[in-house]
Amino acid sequence: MPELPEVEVVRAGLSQHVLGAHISHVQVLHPRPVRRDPAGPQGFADRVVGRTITAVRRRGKYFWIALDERDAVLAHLGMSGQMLLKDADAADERHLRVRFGLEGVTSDSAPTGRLEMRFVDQRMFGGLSYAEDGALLPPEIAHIARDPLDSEFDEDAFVRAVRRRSSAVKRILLNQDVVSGIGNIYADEALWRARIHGERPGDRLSGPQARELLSHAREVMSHALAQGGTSFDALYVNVNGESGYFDRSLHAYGREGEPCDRCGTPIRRAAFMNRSSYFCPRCQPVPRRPRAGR
DNA sequence: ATCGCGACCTGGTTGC
DNA sequence: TGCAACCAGGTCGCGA
Repeated sequence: MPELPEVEVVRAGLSQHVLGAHISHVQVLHPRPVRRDPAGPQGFADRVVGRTITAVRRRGKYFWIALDERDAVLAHLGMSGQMLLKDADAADERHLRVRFGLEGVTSDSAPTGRLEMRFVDQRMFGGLSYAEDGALLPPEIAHIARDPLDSEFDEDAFVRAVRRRSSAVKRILLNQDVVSGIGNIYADEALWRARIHGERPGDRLSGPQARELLSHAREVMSHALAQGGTSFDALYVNVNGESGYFDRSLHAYGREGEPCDRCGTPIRRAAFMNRSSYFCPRCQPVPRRPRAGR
């Protein structure tokens, strides 16, 4: 489940290997990953063929491959997406969805010199689309906030946004318009570290609490980034097909029934937003029911 | 404007 | 053993 650190690993890996590459051919093997592209699979392929990759950039969990420093291929890995660099002779992956033939670059991954960039995605929550004039920032994701690792991230604006909302603080953390890059795993980890229950309304947090929560999110993500992405999920691999390791650093996520690393109380799992939340019932007490009226 | 729910997907696991 | 139900979850569209 790629969140910000994993996506950054992919972005950096691509950036290292494909800058200057000429895209000689594009093959869309399944229509779903290009569903967001109004031009359809053929239209997508036609506009990408013949272009030169000039940069690979990222905002939150989106990244994009700049074409001639003007347009871009916008990408999201969803839950199970991978962007692999492979020798053209390598066997197709079971869930290969889009193939990009690259020329003019060499890599250890392609001893023959015929390199392919492959979008592989089992569950197909991810996708690619052509972003016109999107080289610097695709307009379709201009609404996404910066992430906590971004030097231009506005911390005060984040604190204000949290404290002005009545919805659950975990929901706010997952709202990419407020802060990007945080998914279910890192949200639970940041909340555990900050000793805050995810269902506490944002407007019931103090300024310092909101600020501390943010710094925990930043910490857990930069730790993961340093490790090369979390990915205890075997579906996630970095750009060269290599898995990262980080699972041992998780204190809450996926640890139902195991003792809290701080106090020993069994970690609990609860349904939240149609998914699971993991928390320590002692360190992160459930907020009292918000009273009606008054 | 803001909020919150459900749909979209596949494949591994669980339960009967 | 076989099959159905469930679960993972980021994003978006929609109704409230």
